[in-house]
Amino acid sequence: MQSRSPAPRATGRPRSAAADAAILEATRAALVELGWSKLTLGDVATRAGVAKTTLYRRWAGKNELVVDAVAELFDELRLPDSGSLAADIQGVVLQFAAILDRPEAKSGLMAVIAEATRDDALRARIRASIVDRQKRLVLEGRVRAQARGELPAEEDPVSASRTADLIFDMVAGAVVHRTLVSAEPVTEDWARGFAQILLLGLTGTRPA
Amino acid sequence: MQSRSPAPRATGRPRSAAADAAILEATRAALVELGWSKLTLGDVATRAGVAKTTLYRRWAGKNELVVDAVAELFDELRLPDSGSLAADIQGVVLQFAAILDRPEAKSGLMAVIAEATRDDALRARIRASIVDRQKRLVLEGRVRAQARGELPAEEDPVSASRTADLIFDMVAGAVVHRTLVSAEPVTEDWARGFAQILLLGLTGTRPA
Amino acid sequence: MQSRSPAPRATGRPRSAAADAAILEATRAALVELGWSKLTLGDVATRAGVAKTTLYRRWAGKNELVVDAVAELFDELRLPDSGSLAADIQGVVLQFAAILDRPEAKSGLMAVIAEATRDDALRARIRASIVDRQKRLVLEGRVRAQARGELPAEEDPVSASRTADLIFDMVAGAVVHRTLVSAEPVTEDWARGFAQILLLGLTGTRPA
Amino acid sequence: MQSRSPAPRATGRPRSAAADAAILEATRAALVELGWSKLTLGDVATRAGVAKTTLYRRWAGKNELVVDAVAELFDELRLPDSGSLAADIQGVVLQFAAILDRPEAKSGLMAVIAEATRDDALRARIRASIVDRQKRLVLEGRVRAQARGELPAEEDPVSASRTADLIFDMVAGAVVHRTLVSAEPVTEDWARGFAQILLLGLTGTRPA
DNA sequence: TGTTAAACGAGACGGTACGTCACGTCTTCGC
DNA sequence: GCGAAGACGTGACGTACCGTCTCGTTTAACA
Repeated sequence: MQSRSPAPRATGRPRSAAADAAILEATRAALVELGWSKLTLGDVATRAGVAKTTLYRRWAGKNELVVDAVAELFDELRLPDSGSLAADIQGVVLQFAAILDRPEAKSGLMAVIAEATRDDALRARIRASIVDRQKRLVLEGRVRAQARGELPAEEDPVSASRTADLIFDMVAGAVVHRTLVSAEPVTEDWARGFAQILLLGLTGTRPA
Repeated sequence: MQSRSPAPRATGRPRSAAADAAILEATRAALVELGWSKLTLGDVATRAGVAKTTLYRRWAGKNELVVDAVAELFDELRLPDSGSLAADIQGVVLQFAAILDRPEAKSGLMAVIAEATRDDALRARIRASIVDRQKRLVLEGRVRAQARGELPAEEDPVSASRTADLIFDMVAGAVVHRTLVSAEPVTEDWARGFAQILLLGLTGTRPA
Repeated sequence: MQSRSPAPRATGRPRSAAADAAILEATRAALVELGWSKLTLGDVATRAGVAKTTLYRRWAGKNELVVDAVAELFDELRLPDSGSLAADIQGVVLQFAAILDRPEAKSGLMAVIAEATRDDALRARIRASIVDRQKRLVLEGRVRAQARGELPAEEDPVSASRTADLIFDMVAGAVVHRTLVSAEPVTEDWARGFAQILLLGLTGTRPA
Repeated sequence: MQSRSPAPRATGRPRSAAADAAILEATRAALVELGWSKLTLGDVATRAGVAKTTLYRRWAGKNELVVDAVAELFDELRLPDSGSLAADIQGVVLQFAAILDRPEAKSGLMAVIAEATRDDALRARIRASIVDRQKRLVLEGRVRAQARGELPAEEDPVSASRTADLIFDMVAGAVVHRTLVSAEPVTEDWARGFAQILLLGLTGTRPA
């Protein structure tokens, strides 16, 4: 999760584990209060009760720090077992929207994505820490739907993976766009409508 | 489009019209070379051959300036008349992806969206300058598809508008997510796959 | 302050002369409120109800303007005829101190003198407008004292002039230093003490 | 002499002592080349090989910095032991004039005095750093003259102090006025003439 | 149990950019 | 055709953070 420790130190005082947690927590608090652009590392250090040097020893800069601080937020996403694929999708969409609605996620996530457009290492870090981590939800959902007989078994694994990516982009993209760009709330109705279109688009079958 | 002139000045030397264009162009050039976070207003002013004060006289800050500079990029979007709704959607998706792939759009757009999460005035500016401006494409597309008989006539105008918004979020969201977050290219195949799912989701009819 | 004459002449330039006075008066007012370093020509122009261009047409800059504005203050100095040289000196010292105590004089005079250390034209302007103009007081005083028999007639005109200059430096210097550097008030006692020392130093005679 | 550190810091990196000296030296160099009004703190910092922030950490602004830079110049003043009070006065006057003739003194001293007319803290700083520091010369001179029998012993300490102040104003004032306002050189003749008048004025006795 | 080497807090350092202000010049238009 | 209004290029201001660099001080693992 955090900045690489190049070699597991043999001697000397070990790094404080508590400091890491305090810094990430302070980062989220600062994101809530100040937003990305006014967040300063000096301020985060002060909030965490830690010296600026300690912070720089562990993270390379603001971007890396915020990615780690935000990534933790998405780990609480769970695929609900609601009995039908449509309801499962709707459930995940609502959970995702709820997280995205928290100011520490909003403010930080889009900013690091923006930065990542010019920084390959940062983009890789985002994918590893956030995106790929949550793609599990799409895979789990498919397995479950296939078990229920809502989706046919995949034959070609390549095309299966490609479709999974497409679905992920569609789900995540729509929610992000609705929340951050259109700045409209993701209501139950909206989520149901979205899930219907997606499901019908995938199977040609209108859910019950 | 640009910073409002609160009163159409009657007296004094009028503002240089050329300066506005030069500044916006310089802003885009700086976005290409430096990206959002390293772009400085001083540098933009220098590139535009303009004093920093002139720039500040017209825009309140980096955010406002970049919104205006980026907004112009999206005005070249055109709804292609390809004969079928599926092809029209695919065409718009590809155009949109092509614009988003340009570094001046990538780098700037996401950053101002991130900033807008904490700044209502900025969000309003983005909606007015970019989002609502392009929503026309969805509306045109629907009218044309209805004329072709591909979509039924809408009866309830409220639900029609709601559906249009949903479609807009889905299209824009998926392309943005694919391009910026997943950082994968929007190929013709991808666009065709997306258009198929969307269309099937909307009509229950698989395109020819 | 500015000339709002109810029936202004339509022809000629009735305003030009008034503008000069208004500007100098505004300069003094600004010196009182803001002091030299915070005085701006834009502000003076506004106070005088005049455009900045008008001001620049008549004065080369802040220095020149302030010299003229301050010079007028010293023209009210008069050599009192108090019956004795000692009393005359004391009277002039007190008058001079009273003028120097006014904020528009204090703040402006020393500043232009400071500037003049690097600007020969400015120094010349100060000498012509202020210093040499007031040297008349020393000369008048000497003539009057000689008429009264308090001072012997001068024989060598060169040494006479040299002595006059020395006296002028001593009087003006002591008052300026007392007022501005030591920042102590020039009281009647102080002025009497000073006059006594000076007179005794010049004549070897203690005044009655 | 310099910006007081309110507490002798116990922790953190200590301030560079070399920086202080470099800054003051650079300030004097800049005064020589540019004069007060064109001296900028950014330029001083560059000359001193120091960041602007370092400079601002130690001095509140241009005024305070220049006071300290100039004050050091006057520390080299020494009361010569020439055998007679008249010669001692003449010697100090010449030394003082020599310092005042240096452009870094001229240009800076009068400017800060001008500023001090509107800034009590600055005036206090000037008095502490420059004026009171040099008043020692008057006191030393009197003690020595009394030892020689040239001046009577003082009885009333209050009037003694008042007289010392008056003498200081007269000496410093005359030299400053001669040098900066009249802009005439302080020659040996002038200094002798001045010392004679002063001494005669004080004692009623013409020096040998 | 004492040594020792890294981590720690504090904060000064050289930098860069900020957004503002005043400068002195230049248009433009109205009286 | 002068003068008010005000935009312009220029350049310094003083501030805020950056990321790095000393300092003197813990502190845990090792010897």
